[in-house]
Amino acid sequence: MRLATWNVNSLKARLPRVEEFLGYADVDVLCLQETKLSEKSFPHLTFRELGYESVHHGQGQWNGVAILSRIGLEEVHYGFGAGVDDPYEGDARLVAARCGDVAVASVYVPNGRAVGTDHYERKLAWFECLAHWVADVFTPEDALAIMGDFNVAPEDRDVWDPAAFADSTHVTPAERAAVQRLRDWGMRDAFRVVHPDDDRLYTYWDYRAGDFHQHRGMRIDLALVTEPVATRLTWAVVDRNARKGSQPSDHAPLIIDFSPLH
DNA sequence: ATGGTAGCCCTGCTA
Repeated sequence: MRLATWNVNSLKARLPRVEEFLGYADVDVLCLQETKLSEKSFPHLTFRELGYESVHHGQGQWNGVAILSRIGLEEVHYGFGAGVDDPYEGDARLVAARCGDVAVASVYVPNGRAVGTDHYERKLAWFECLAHWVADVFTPEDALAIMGDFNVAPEDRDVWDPAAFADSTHVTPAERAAVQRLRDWGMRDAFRVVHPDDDRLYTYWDYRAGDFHQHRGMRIDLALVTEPVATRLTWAVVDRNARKGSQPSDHAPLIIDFSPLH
């Protein structure tokens, strides 16, 4: 079983690169973030022709999350659902579905902009909603993968230079605690399960100032998996080649493999 | 050098 997640920074701009990726990566499920598409303009038929069903939670100009699957797509959740006081109400940042015998969520955590701003406080509140939603819908015994752009680097070794991020978002104790809370509930960082000691393997590089070529990146795209998946993990890799070439996203795909659950 | 790029859709905002 192969799952992947990729913040594409506009699916309209990135569709050729996504089609290319589906052609070589051989993924069963692909989570996308930042589609920046309305519901009606999502290219379901293009993906169908490539063998993938798709669900999309979009709003148009910003955000937008999707799941592509060639192993089934059922029990779809769009957002946190009714009765939740979503601090980013109106933003399309969560879609989930059951793909075969694994539950998959595609998440785009708010950026937070700057520490101390209202956006930052609402980012932390959004994480609280996510933790509640996960605990309401699933149990740690379920086979579950929450994949996406978490906009948090879990440890200092997950950024190119911790000193460059002093007083910045993505690395604060509160943001890291929000990710840790999901771990405490029963999830593991799949990349770290496979690569406990490997540093400088990032998923995001700013477009500006030649950051990619200088390898000034951050590991902020994560696959958090419950124990039934974690114990079966065989591989995890960042597809850095997808960050190269013509019109790349500023994020690279993260791919994980695990042996069948049954 | 104290900026830089890319995408939204047109103008400044978002990341």
